[in-house]
Amino acid sequence: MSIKHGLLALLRTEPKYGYQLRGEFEAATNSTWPLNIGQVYTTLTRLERDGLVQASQAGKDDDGRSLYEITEAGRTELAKWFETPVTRESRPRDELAIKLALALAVPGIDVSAVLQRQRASTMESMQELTRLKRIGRDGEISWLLVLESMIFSAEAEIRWLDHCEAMLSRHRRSAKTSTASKDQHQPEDHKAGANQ
Amino acid sequence: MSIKHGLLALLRTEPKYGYQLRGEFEAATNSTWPLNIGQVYTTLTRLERDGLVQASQAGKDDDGRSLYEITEAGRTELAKWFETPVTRESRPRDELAIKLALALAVPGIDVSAVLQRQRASTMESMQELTRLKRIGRDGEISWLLVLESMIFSAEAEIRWLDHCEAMLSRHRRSAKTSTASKDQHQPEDHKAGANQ
DNA sequence: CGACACATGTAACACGTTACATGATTTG
DNA sequence: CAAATCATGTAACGTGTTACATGTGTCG
Repeated sequence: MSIKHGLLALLRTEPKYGYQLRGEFEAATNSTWPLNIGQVYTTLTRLERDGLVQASQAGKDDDGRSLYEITEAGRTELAKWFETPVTRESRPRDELAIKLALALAVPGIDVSAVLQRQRASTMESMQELTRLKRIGRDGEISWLLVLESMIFSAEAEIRWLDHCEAMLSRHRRSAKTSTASKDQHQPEDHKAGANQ
Repeated sequence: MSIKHGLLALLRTEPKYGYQLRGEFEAATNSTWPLNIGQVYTTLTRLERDGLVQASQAGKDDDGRSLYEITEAGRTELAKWFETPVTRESRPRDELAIKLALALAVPGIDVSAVLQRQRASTMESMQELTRLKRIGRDGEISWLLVLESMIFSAEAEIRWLDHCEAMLSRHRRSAKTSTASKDQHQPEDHKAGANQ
């Protein structure tokens, strides 16, 4: 629902047209999540269907571009969006957490390898993000905050992955004492420590 | 794509039936993202359509329950899932980041109020999560790791929100010098002069 | 018996996403 | 002129999600 409300927010002050909306959305979010132009129009159509926007009563642009404007219902919906916090429940499933949980839950998966590949990938992202921050021109403040949101989240992910690795080692050690090579083939391929 | 691959992972060892899959999925992820039973069947149907699972050749359960088994193509797909890290690009849009970015980008939004409501909400989540961890019975390790994933991420979110609040204060102070009391509607925003 | 959990589905819809069609305008 | 960009759409598909239909078995 991010696109839907994002477009509503951009229409808050004045009627705008498709390409303009995409441009301002990408400017605000630092092009972090590129917005396909086709999607702008499909979303606008659906917003119109739901009575949240309408074709501007002023008609078209001076250059013939189709303007959309927010309706009263749209303003209400937008206000509700800004008033309502984003909760854990309203978030999509965390694919990484699910992947790790299932890697642990079903037997025969090399969890350590999954962890290490993920860690390497996330570290790479982190370096790219900090590089972007370093060379960051100032100006738009939202620019920086979106970037830092990703940095904070990547940092947390690294910490969590390390934590998982530690837990896994402990878990394996304790399992080794109670289950002396019982059943199932646990690929005992533990190689922690060396990274970068 | 989490459900799709999650079910494939659960089918890795042996054929299973619908309710069993939901049960094991929720057991692994600590019921953090409840899985509607209807969704299990729609997902299974689509997985079958794509040739990743098939009705078990052993037929039905002793109790007449329909068993699904993973195919070779399914195993390949599953292996690819575990081998491929979750990247920033493969993640859904972060609704909170977008909300904040747009609250900053469009004029006339009370960003501080948004930040404070979000912070209160996230803190509440954090307390609930730590409470759950405190009373946590041990046993399943995936149980704990999913929970901690959310804790790490909530911590990062709090830190980011505080960071935003600080940035916002600085930003407002510097803006106050360049802009005399003038707000509400205005079409012009791209002020190049106001440094950072 | 009635309520409830188990068990398997189907239909319908919302949203995200991409591919494609169609023009106008600009620019090398 | 050709290519690229701007601009507006439509069609189609994939996934997530819920509501509903249907039947079996169990338990108070």
